[in-house]
Amino acid sequence: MARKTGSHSDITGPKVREAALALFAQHGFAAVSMRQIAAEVGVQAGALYLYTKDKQSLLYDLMQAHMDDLLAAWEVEPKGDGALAHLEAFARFHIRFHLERPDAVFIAYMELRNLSDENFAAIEALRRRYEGELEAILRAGQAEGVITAPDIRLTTMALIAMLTGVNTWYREGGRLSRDAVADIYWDMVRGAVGA
Amino acid sequence: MARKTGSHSDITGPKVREAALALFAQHGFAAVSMRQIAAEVGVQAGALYLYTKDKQSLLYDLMQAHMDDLLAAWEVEPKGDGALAHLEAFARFHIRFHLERPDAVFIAYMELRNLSDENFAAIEALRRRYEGELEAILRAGQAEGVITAPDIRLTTMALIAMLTGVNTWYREGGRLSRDAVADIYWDMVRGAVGA
DNA sequence: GTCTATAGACTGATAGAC
DNA sequence: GTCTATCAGTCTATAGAC
Repeated sequence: MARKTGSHSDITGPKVREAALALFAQHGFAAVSMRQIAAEVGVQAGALYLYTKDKQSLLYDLMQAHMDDLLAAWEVEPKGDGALAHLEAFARFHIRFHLERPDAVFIAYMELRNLSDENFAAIEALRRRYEGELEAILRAGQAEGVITAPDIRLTTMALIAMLTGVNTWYREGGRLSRDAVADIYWDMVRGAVGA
Repeated sequence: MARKTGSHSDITGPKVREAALALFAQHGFAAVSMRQIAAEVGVQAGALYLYTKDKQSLLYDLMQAHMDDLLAAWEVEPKGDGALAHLEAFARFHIRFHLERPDAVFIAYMELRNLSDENFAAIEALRRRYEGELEAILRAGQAEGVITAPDIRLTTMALIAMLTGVNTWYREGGRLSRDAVADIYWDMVRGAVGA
């Protein structure tokens, strides 16, 4: 398993994605140059093309990895029994997961228009699958009679917007802990669906 | 009041802002060139600088005009009697106002990071003033005992995120009218604050 | 008020040396 | 695997003609 001197592919690859994530989140995809990313990693611009086909693919890979993480994490999240427990699990999971990776979340929401058409469609499909998870919970809750919602699809979108909104104002070390925030948001979610 | 041939300052100025608004919303501030804006208006790139100091000011002017419109429109909005009527008026106003100008809303949320520090501070101050309007309503509602909210500031942010979220999915001519959407969202707002 | 022309700098991506 | 050098194109903003 000896490795050539100067061979850092297993280190540089992740570093490229990390640097791109941070820079895209801060300045926006279009405003960041490949040279900036390279400088952050500590290589020359040309070297980046060993790790990504082009700038567009770099963005797409970041967004896809984020959505995959999200779906995989929700899949293994403990959900409790009954639709109401499911809903609570979803609300707390969503806030926790999103607060843990603000840069990726920011990019996933803000840079959709910088994706090529086919890349956009792929990310959009993953997003819909995630929304579908909440939608299914709400439908189950309605079937069980534990929630009231005149339009499930609309309630789905409203709740996700509300929960994701935490990322726009929450600051680490602020007035409230993540758990305290989640408690209050869960109360609001419950109220919004008449539970 | 005779006007020189070729003098279109009163027409071209607004057209520049309209074109910039549409293009920034579609492609993002950093991805749009002054040449693109000029082409949309029907002039050469150099002529744009008769109407804006630079690209940054163009963005700032659009965002400031949007926030000024928002605050002015809310100021003259009929609000009814009591905190609960106020809250309903705010929810319906917010949805209606934001759905009427999706491009400006999109830019006001997505392009904050492309503002210079002082321009950012100015826009942020206007945004806080708008948030303060809802916050005051919620505090009044709590004082009247008609709503329940463990943390007013947090409820403010949650409700604004939820209401603004309509813009991300609403499509003209879709399944629901604006009024029907507003009805359902008002129900959710009321539930979220325990009214 | 708008044009053309241009400055000076930056862009994404590639080729070839090591 | 990374570097240097470079291509061909883009960018914002300005100067000066009309």
